[in-house]
Amino acid sequence: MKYLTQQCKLILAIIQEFGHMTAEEVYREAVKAMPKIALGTVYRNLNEMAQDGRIRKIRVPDGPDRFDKTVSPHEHMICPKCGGVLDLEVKGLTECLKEAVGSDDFQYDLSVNACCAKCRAAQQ
Amino acid sequence: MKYLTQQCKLILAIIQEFGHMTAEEVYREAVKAMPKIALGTVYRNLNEMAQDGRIRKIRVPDGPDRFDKTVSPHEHMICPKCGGVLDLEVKGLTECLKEAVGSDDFQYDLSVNACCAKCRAAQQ
DNA sequence: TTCCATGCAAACAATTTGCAGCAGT
DNA sequence: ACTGCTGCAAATTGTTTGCATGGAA
Repeated sequence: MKYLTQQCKLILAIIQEFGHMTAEEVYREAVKAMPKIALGTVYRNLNEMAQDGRIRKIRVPDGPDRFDKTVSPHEHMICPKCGGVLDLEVKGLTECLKEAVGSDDFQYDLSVNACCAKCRAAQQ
Repeated sequence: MKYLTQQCKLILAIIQEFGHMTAEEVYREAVKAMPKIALGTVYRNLNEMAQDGRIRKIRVPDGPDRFDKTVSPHEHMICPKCGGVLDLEVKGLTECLKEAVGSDDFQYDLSVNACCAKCRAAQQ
């Protein structure tokens, strides 16, 4: 990504505004401001940005990948009932990982499958 | 899965022998012993088994899902250079997660992206 | 004998890619 | 002007599914 295009700016702005979006969702939002934008462009930009560390790519079990504005290491909780994605803070995780990997040079992706508070309440 | 079929037994045996296999890899191995087995059957069985907790499904960034014989909670390290998947033990992780989620009822999937020892050595 | 699981092929979803033309520097 | 990025559509990849039939209990 050498040039800062309109599409690039738009996509980044959308990710900043909302969070944990799929490429499809970003695309649907982007079309509102730029009707001729292509889904392929959205994918290309999202992947490029994820590579550059400007955003984060999260894999969700049994669903499309999502993209997150928060770059700093943090975790995600995925609710199997409603499919929602929530941020989660796991204290002491980085230290545990450093010890296990034996190096500081790593990235990680942690997703926890658990019912969110809303669904847990609804279940009763 | 009510019936214990030949295909089911074969697939389970393959997962036990090798580890961290993609559905495609399991299929290629299965065909050797059972030439008429279908890829769809492999997928159906793997997913069924993962659901039942007999094996584990692991999501790998930018690659097909893999299936693992080890059911007990453990983590994976994925080497960005060679694409290899290694088991990893992260001490104290479960405790950290229990605290963060606020419940004992959860599953999780942690994958760490870091160069494996082999690739780290080769890089020098 | 009763269903479930299989094989097969077609459908599907998510994502990537080739290429001609447009846009950013 | 140069070159990279876009839009478009077609291609790929990974996975699921409908249906007739063979196999397990």
